Amino acid sequence: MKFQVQSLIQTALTRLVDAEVLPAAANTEPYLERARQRSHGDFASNVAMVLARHAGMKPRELAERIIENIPESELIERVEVAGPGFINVFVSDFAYRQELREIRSMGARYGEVRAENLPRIMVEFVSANPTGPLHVGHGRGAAYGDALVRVLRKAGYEAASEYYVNDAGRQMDILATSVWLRYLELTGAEIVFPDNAYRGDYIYDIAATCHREYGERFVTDAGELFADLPVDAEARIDALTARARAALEDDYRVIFDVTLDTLVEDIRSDLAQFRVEFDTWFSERSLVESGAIDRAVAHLSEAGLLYEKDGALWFSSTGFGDEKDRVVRRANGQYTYFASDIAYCLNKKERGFDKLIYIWGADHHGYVTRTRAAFEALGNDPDEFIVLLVQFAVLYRGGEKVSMSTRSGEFVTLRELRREVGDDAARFFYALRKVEQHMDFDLDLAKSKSNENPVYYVQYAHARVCSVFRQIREKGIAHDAEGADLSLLVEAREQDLVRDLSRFPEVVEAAARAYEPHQVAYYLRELAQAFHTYYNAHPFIASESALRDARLVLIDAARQVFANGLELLGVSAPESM
RNA sequence: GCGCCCAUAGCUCAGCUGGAUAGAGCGUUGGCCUCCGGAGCCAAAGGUCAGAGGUUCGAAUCCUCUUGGGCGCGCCA
Repeated sequence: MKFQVQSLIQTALTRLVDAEVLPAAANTEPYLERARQRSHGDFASNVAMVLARHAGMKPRELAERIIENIPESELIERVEVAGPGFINVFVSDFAYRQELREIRSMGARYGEVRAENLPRIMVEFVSANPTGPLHVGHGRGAAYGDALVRVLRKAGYEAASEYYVNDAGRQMDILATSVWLRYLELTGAEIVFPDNAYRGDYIYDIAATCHREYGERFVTDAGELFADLPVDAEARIDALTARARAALEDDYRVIFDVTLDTLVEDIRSDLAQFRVEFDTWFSERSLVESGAIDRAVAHLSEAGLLYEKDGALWFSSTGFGDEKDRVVRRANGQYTYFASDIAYCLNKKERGFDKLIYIWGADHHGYVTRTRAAFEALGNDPDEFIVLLVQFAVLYRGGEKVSMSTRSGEFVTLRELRREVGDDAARFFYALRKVEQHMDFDLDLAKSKSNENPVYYVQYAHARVCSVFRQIREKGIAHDAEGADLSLLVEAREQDLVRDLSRFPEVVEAAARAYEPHQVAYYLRELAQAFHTYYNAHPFIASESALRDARLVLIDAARQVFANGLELLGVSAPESM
């Protein structure tokens, strides 16, 4: 509805440009917002105040000229100039009735925004190292990223979701070695398990799987394995992984892959149950093995952006605003993690994505500048490289901060959070905060099945409508939705509800543009309030048949919008609770 | 020391390219079912938008500085 009004005002601007009242530059999409107060109409535009200076006119005067040039439309009741030069638009009842019909006919598709020439977007998120289960911080990134992808798609963007699997590098080697050492313990070997190896229970589980599937195949002489190891802990673990490789030869890859597959599958199923699904799981190892890193480095080299110093290969990122240059290949000949990032970036562009969105934990913010520098150095527009940082979530239970230490025994994993508060509550709570805001996650509140919990407030609204329709069916009451006379919806609370319903496409569009799915959550809460208020004030079933038909169309439209909105957040819309 | 994020009601947070009288939930206080689900509704109280300057018709919003909190500054991943 807003978009239609917007285009009417735009037509007026075009006419004024043609009449040379306004400069050609003024012929843009006018800014239009929902009026905050009813007395200001339905929509308000500040376009006259913005353009007044360019036109050499007073704002109110220009506003009058714009209004004169707005085409006749049955959508508009009247248009007024107000205050310092606002253009206030009063939408006709006809327009609102038409919107209700629109919701009914579009169904699950209502809220979709038709848009053209939008960029293809790659949204990469979570991408946690597959070295263990996801924790609640990853959960926030997952809930946010998934909701963002859903919102972008609803708004007409072609958005792809991807999980970058860090399956190459030192940490994975340490992980595979950790599994092997536990496996050796299972086969009776006496070993000293290093402190800086992975010690989680899941390592035992994977080791047991290896033992079950492969028997004694990976057994080696432990005494030889631990002989003459370096004293330094980091050097020792690296020496162990090197010896594991040497001792196991081709079998090293078998253990490595069993470990990797097990952990990735664990993460995948955890996320899928959380209703977070990815289009693709992209392997870092595939970048290494396909030579993509060499290619990316060659790219930068040809551009003259690499140099050697102290035996290492450096990228001169300072030329792109970074505080210092970064190493891409160490003196020992190995590429850094950053080199993979550069290659990955290049790979995404080669797959045809115009815009790259990265969702990272706030602790990674130091990597933004250098990675954007690489993106730009590869010949791209830095504005197409977007990093959205997710701030930390702090859990509270009983008013006390929950320790996030892995050893404390307090729950830290996403799976535990999901089990404790439920997927719907967890997703809604995550969605209720904009990502750059630090988050206090109140477990007691999320768990409470009471009026304190905003999830139920919205879901309850949906369930209530479903319940009304169940009653209709049970009582055999006839309901003619198609023939309903919607002009009977004259109550103030009915009109408030219709107005809120008609905002849904605008909310989707705004949420997508700002990468802020939390706007959907707040909208749904406001809509639920309008619905509950209406529900309490007027009867549906008990009213006479013509009015009943109209009111049932209204609440059924509300049901549809609740369902569509909750879908965007990955929260279920129950028919009963 | 340098850099990024944040600061709005007692608490947790919204506030839409800067816009008209700054909003909501929880909590507090007082009300509402002979009726469709009380996980509901209505109402009241509650604010120097951290502080100080600046930009302009207009600032919670943009800029500068200060204060306070979170995080980051490896040839780690």
